[in-house]
Amino acid sequence: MTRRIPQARDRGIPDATVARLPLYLRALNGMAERGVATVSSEDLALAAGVNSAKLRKDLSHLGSYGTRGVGYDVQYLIYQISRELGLTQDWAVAIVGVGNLGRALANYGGFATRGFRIAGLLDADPQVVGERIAGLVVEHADELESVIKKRGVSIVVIATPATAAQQVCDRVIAAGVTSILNFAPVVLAVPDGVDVRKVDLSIELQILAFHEQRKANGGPIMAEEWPDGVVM
Amino acid sequence: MTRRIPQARDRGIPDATVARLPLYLRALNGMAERGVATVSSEDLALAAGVNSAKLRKDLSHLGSYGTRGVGYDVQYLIYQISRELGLTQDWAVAIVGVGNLGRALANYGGFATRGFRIAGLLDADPQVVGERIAGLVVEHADELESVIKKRGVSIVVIATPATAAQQVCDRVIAAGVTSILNFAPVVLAVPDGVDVRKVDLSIELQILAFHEQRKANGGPIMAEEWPDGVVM
DNA sequence: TCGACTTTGTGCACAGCTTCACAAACAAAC
DNA sequence: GTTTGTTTGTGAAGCTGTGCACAAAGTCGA
Repeated sequence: MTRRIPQARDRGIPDATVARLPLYLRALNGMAERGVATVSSEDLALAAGVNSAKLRKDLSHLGSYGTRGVGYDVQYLIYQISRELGLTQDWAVAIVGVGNLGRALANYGGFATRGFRIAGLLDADPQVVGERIAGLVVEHADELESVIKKRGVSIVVIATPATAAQQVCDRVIAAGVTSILNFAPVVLAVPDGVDVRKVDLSIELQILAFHEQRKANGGPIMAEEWPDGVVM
Repeated sequence: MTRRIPQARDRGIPDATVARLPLYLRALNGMAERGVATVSSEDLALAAGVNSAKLRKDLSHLGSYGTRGVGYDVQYLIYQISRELGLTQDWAVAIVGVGNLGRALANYGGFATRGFRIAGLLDADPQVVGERIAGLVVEHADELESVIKKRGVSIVVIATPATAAQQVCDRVIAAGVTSILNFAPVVLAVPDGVDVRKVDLSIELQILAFHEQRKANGGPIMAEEWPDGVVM
């Protein structure tokens, strides 16, 4: 039982800031590729699509890495943000569920590029097991625990059907994993100390539909409260 | 039927609330399938993974649809949330970019189920054009504007490589689309009035890595500020 | 009809995030 | 060294979202 003691050294970077750091990092990498040496908060904010004051406050949480009158050193800032995000080390990721989405994820180049290494592909379907995808052979879901332990997997991506997600979730947590990226359209129940991030295509579309409807109507129309024929 | 007119034109359901409505809707649909007739805010909140007070406040933005001492009528609430989100109408969606991700999206059942209809699949690669996926024939990206106009597409999903995303974005906006779901890892520049929602796998992983590192270290240790050999 | 019980809807305080505005810090030119 | 111009880092104000706690509003049994 490890009780988390709030560290004095814990600088407590706000969640909202953490969520934006990858954005800055991407913009900075683009600039580095184009040979840009230093960048002002104004320019970087523009590239990342945020307010420049917000950017400066975000970066100030990492430390005082800018130079007044000049801006930020691109390479230096890339290193600092990478270190803060933990990208200077290598993370072993396992993908559970090799359907259409799992395949897409396995083939997604963005993973490998920055500190994330796919260490395992698992599926319960015997027809899929043994298939070679993105250089890996798909293993049977029964191997889940052993794959996690033997290969030091610390992040698991769940891309299974909704019905299997909670069960997979329970198993990976029992195997010691505390970081999960969930693509299945269910709310996963997890104990304290486990981080779950959710990506839900259907929810994103529904949010867009809401705003689209607003734009079209200027708000929901008079709206009969309940359509004819529906029994309450 | 006495109908209380939604107050003052509902001029603002908070964004945070809108983002949660699809969650409630999903939980409610599950309950409806299991034959549940009414549900308390406590139970629904549990199923959706939120605080019950928050749930009640969220629902109160739609109107006063609960019954004190009883709870909410499941069917009625499903209808009200669906209407608010604009899911009682049919939305034509086009997917641009039929790579691994585009295919996964096209085959994703969750789209069709709830008001979203895939009205077009487009790609620039002649090898992919003509292929049949999820019952649709992939069309050439040149047809983008005509597909949007002829089929009344109002939501576009961009699943192209990063390099093509902005160009596609500009074209669909020029064609009148104002709702975009972007999977490409770039910040899209759009004029006011256009809604862009972004799904970024790499960013989600980086956020997980940050927390995972925190759990392992209790915060970044002493941290040499800059590794040896790196030139500033 | 009444009283006991349940559950909603919301006022309120607070916590966190965003944005403005500006002093402090630095570079460059002379 | 001094002045001029630029850009950071941050105090403060305002805004949004959260969660507690409770009165109001309803059900149900006697």
